[in-house]
Amino acid sequence: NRMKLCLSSGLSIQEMVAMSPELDTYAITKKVKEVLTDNNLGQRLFGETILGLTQGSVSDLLARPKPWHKLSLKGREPFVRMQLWLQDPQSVEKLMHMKRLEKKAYMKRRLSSLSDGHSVDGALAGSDYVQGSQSPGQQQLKKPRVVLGPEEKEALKKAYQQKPYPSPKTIEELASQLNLKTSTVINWFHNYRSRIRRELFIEEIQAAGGVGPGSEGGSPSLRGSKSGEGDSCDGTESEGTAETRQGLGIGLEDHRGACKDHDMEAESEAGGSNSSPTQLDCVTSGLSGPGSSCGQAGLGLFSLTEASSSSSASSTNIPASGPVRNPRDNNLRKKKAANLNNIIHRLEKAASKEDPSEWEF
DNA sequence: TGTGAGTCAATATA
DNA sequence: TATATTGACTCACA
Repeated sequence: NRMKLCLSSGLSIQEMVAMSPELDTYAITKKVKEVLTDNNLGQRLFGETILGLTQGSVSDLLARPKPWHKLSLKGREPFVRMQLWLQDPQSVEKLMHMKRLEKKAYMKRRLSSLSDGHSVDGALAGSDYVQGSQSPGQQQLKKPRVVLGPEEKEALKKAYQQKPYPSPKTIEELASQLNLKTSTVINWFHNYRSRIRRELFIEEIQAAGGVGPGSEGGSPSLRGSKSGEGDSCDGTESEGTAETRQGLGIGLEDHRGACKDHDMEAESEAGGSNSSPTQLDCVTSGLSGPGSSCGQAGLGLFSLTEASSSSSASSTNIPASGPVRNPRDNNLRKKKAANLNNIIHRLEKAASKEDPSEWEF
């Protein structure tokens, strides 16, 4: 209702986002998915007309919504738009109308292009020029997309397990050993960290409340989504602080600091970094065949994230070794491991600075 | 300068 | 064909 009020008062979307109460992003995306499927409406159309986003972004957003308190103002915008859309009684009708218009326009183009003698698809696809296939008039080249092979990904993941925040030197080495550009390696680490973090949001929610994406037990509670409150990876507090932490079933101590290295937890579980090979050459050596000690050391996080992403509906994380624990127990272990890794990370950072006054603890 | 957040868009997959 | 994945990019921030 407050949304409707804002809308009728002519506020901009940014102002509405700023004024918006806390929204249940999971409930919103769940409902949006439901409405889209029920009415046979595509993500592309929805994204372009309602959210101003591309299909890929919409897919990502619907599949892996971040909890409200983890979102920046900009990140909250699509959710506010979705909420408004859901509140609009004519929302579906309007989108259906758009769909019909698009179809009409497509048919029109197709008809005219057929009479011209070339296909619509070809005409549409011709807007982008990849190297080697550019149009005569436009010399601007488009870089071909880099597609990393499974071996390269494997090696990068192993490197990540050993060092989620590699030094420039390590990046250089990785790049040369894998025959990749350093920027590709840098990008890969950025993306991987970011995407793992997102998976962890979901895991935490599931561990804390047993609800969330994939669970059919009603809308994920905000308490559940707040479970990651202390997990601000940027080290900043979001608006929900003391009061939003109340009722958390998870200890928040040092959680913020743990963020950076929480992904190494599995490594710790697998026996700690000193007991396993951690050198770069181990990561890339022969792209580490199965059974090598490097492969073993790398199993931890890898299996954790793989498992979590492939079966997000299940809240059970199977540790790299040892018996299956209940999610809560596992969660506690994860957090302890994360704290440990945080300490290791800080020590490593400190070690790289000669002047003790620069050490950050 | 490095990082996280958000997004695009090419490509893979269902 | 629709949706999912993912490398690359921009921007803000410290």
